[in-house]
Amino acid sequence: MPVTIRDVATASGVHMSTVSRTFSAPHLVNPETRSRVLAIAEQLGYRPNRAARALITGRTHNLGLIVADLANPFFPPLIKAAEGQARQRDHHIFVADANEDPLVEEELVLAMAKQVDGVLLCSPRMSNSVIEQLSRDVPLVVVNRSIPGLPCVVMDVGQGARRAVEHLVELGHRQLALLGGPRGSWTNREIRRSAVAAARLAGAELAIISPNPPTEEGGYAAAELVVRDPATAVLAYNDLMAIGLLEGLDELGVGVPDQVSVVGIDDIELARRTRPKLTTVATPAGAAGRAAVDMLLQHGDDRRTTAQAVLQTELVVRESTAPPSAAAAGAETSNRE
Amino acid sequence: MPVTIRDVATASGVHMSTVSRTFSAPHLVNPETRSRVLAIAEQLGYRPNRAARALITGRTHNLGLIVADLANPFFPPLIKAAEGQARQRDHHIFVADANEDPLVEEELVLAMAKQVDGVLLCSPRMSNSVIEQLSRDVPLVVVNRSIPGLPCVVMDVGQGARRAVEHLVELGHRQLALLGGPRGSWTNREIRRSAVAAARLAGAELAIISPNPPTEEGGYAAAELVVRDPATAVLAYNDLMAIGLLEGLDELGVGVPDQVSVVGIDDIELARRTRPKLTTVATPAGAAGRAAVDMLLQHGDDRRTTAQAVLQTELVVRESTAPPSAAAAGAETSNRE
DNA sequence: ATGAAAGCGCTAACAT
DNA sequence: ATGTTAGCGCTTTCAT
Repeated sequence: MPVTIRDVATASGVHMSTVSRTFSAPHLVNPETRSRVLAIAEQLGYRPNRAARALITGRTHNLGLIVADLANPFFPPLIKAAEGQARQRDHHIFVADANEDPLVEEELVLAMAKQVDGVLLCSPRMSNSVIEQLSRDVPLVVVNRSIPGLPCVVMDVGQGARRAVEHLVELGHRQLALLGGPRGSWTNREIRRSAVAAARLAGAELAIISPNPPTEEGGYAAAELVVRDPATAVLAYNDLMAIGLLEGLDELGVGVPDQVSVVGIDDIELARRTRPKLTTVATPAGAAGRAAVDMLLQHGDDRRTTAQAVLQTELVVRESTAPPSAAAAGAETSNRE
Repeated sequence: MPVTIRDVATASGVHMSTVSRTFSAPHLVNPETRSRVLAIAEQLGYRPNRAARALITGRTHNLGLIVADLANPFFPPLIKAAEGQARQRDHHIFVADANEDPLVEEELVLAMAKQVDGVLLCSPRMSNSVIEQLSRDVPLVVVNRSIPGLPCVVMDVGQGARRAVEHLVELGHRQLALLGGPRGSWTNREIRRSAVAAARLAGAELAIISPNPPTEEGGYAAAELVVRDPATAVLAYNDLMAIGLLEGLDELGVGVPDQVSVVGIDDIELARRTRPKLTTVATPAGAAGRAAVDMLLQHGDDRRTTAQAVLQTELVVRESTAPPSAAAAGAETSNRE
C-alpha cells in the first residue's frame, strides 16, 4: 500500500538509484529527469522512508528529548525552543516523559537510541555512571546537570541562589530557609551549596527543609514546616514549589511578604501571575533548549569536544520579598504567638 | 561499534536466525541454546534494533502523539496516561508539539508516519479533509474532535457546557457570556452550540466573545471586553482562559464571584489553587489518553471498526460562581457606575 | 531445533 | 548522468 522508491522508479522509467539521488543529492541528476521524477513522486504521494534510510546512513534526523516531568511548566518553553531549533536544522524532536523515575529514564534512552541521532537529557535523575554508560550507546547532551566529560548545558543556579540570598539579607533577613527539591537532582545540590555558602558569608542562618517533591503539592505541604521554623524568608527549589508554598502560607494565615518572604527559581510564566507576584531567579530555558540542540548536532561531527555551556541566571524582584516585619523580627527575642 | 545480531550469533556459535528467534519467538528455540544466547547478548550489551525490525515486520512499537500546545496544562495528564497505557502494551510514545499550527501538525504526522504504528492527534487544528487524507498514510486516532469515519475520542464538552449554563441560570444569572477559544477547534464549536442552546432554553441571554487564544493571556486580555458586557457570568473555553480572566478582572477591581461569576472547562490541577477556586467542567484527560492508545492499538488489527468514544464530563462547583449581586442585578435597569 | 537464503526500503560505492 | 551491485540489521519462509 505505501508507495516505495521502487514504485516511483518504475513509474518514471528510471532506476531506483536515480530516484534516490533525486532526493538526497539532487545536483547529481539531470534537471529534466529530476523534475519528472519529482512530479511522479508527488503524484504518487511518495515519501522517503526515513527509517530505512537511517539504516544505511546512520542518521535518522530525529532527536530524542527526555524530561523529568512534562507537567512541570519549566519544561515546555525549553522543549518548544529545542523543537524550533531542530526544525531549522531539518531535524525532528521526539519528547518523552520519565516521570521523575531514573529507571524509566534509562529505558527511554535505550528505546530511543537506535531511532534518533542523539538524546537531550533534561534534569535527569539517573546517576552519573548510568548516564556515562548510556552515552556510549547514543550521543547525549545533558541539560541542568554537569557531568565531567559529557556535553552539558547548565543554568548557573548557584549564582542565582547566591543572588537570592544576598537580596534577602540586604532586605534585613537573618533567618533563612531553603526548601529543597528531589534527591538525585544536580540543580538541587548546586542551589544548596551556593545558598549555604552565601548565607554563611553574610552571617545569616539557613535552615534546610529537604527533600521535597518539586511540585506545587510539595511546596504546599511544606508550608507547615516553614511556619514552625523561625525563618523569615525562604528560597524554594523552583517556582512550582514556591507557588505551592504561597498557597500553603495563605491557607495558614501567614502573609507574604509581610510575615515571610518567598523566592522561587525558574521564572515560569505563572510566577508573574501569582498574588503576590513571585520574586524569582530567572533561568533561560529557551536558550538552554537551543544550545543543547546545537551541541548535539555538532557533537555528531566531532566527538571530541565536550563543551559545557553555562547560561546566566538573573534575579527578578517582584512582590513576594520585603524587609522582615517588626513582629517577625521580634520573634527572635520574644516568643511567637 | 553498536553490537548487532550477527555479533551475538558468532559469539554464541549459532546462526543469526536463532538469535532472532530467541528474542521474537523464544518458544521455538531450545531452552539451553536460548539461555546461552541470552547470556551472551546480555554480556555484549546487545539491543535489537527496532527500526531494522520494523522494516520487515511493519511494526515499530512506537506511537506518535501530537498536541496543539505542550504548554497547555491540560495535555500533560493526557500524555502521561497515554504513555503509561502504551508502556503496558509494550509500546513507546513520541510526543511532538504542533504549536497550534495546522501546517506544522501536518508535517509532523508525515515525519512520524513511517516511524510509528499510529498517531494520536490531540485537539488538531487541521481541517477534516487534511486529517482524512493523512489517515491513509498512517493509522490515526483523533482526540477532542469528532470526524465521521475516523476513530475518535471526545469528551462530552457539549453536555458540560450545558450543565455550566444551567448552573449559572439556577444561581439567578440571566446575562451570560461565552469566552470562545481558537478557530478550527472542534471543542470550541461544541461548547458554543450547547451553550447557545442551553441559554435559549433557559431564557437567558448569551453574548459570545470570540475568537481568543486559548491561553491565560487570552483570558486576561478579554477581561476588558467582559467588563463592558452586561453579563454577570461567563463561561470560558478552558481553565487557562478562565484563570487569566480571573486575574484580569481582579486587576480591574471586579470581584469574583461577587460581581461576576466565572466557569472554566477542563479542571486542570491549577483550577483547585486559584483564588477564588475555579468552578469548572472536569474533562477526563487521563481516560481519554488511555482510550486513545487502546483504540490505536486495536485499530491496527481491525481497520474496519472506527469506534467513537465519548467520555463524560462533570461540573465541579467551587468558589468562582455565586448568585448575581444586588448591585449587578440592578445594573440591568439602572446604569453601571 | 537450527541453518540457509531472500528481502524489507533505501543508499553508496563502483561501473558505464 | 545513470545503471549495477552490495548491504544496513533484522525477520521469515523454507529446508534440513
